[in-house]
Amino acid sequence: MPELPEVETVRAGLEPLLTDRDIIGVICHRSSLRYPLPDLSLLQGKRVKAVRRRAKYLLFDIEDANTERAKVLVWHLGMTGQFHVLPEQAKCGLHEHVCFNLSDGQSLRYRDARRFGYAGLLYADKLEQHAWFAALGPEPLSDTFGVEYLAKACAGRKAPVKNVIMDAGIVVGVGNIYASESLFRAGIHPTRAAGRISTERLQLLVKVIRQVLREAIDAGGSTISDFVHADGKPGYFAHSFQVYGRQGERCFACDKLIKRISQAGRSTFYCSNCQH
DNA sequence: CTGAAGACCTGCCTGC
DNA sequence: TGCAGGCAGGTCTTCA
Repeated sequence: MPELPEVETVRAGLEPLLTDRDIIGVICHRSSLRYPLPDLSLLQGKRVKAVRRRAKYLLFDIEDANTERAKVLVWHLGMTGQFHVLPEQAKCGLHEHVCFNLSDGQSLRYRDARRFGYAGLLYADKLEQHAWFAALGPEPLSDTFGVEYLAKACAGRKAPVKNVIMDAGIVVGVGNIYASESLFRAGIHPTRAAGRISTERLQLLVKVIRQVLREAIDAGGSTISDFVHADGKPGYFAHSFQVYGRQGERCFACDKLIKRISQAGRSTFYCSNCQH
């Protein structure tokens, strides 16, 4: 389901519903998703202090009055993970794996049909050293992600530029949809070797990646099949796709047909006339 | 080292 | 109608 804009949208939706709420009960319907789940019963009686995001990970800051070492509940939505906030009485839905009952009578439910999602309960002061975070590249919307950085990361690399911008070790949050969309806007062919792109064009690529992600966040994410917000409302960025999912349709810019290829096992969409 | 491919899992759509 | 096959927003592991 989620790339960076979708996770950010989920975070923004959950923040007002969870901040300063106490978790009074945890019901776990299975012991593992992609990986074994941590002992979530440890969260009973604890308070959520903030809902943050790093890359595509949701971070729930947990306050523990009994110890000085704060913990963070880290949650990755995988492909189909969703969080919903419902009245506590609402019955358990299909593929609903975990339920957190809150002090205000609401409950936070995690649903995930494919179970590619995963979670961990980590010490806040050890977060950055954890394997999930240690090798992550910069946030695309931060100042660290600039043309100087990207040019260095791309130098000498023969891998297709699409694979490189999707590599979380280089820059986080650019998934399959926004990779195609960004390369279209930048006029760069997705199979072009990353190391063979001029600095001027990389400058444009940085600009459009930030632009595309920002616009998608402002639109509340993209809705494809099953992405919904905490309140069940859809995102609207899918209406703005220029190439993603449009193979065989006409390019809005030049009227040629949009193509689809497979790169690293993922579909890529592009216009062979507009992108070089 | 790099890059490609397979693995994880279920659901949905297409075409025969 | 039924069923096989392909495909899906992510990331980790394995292999060349």
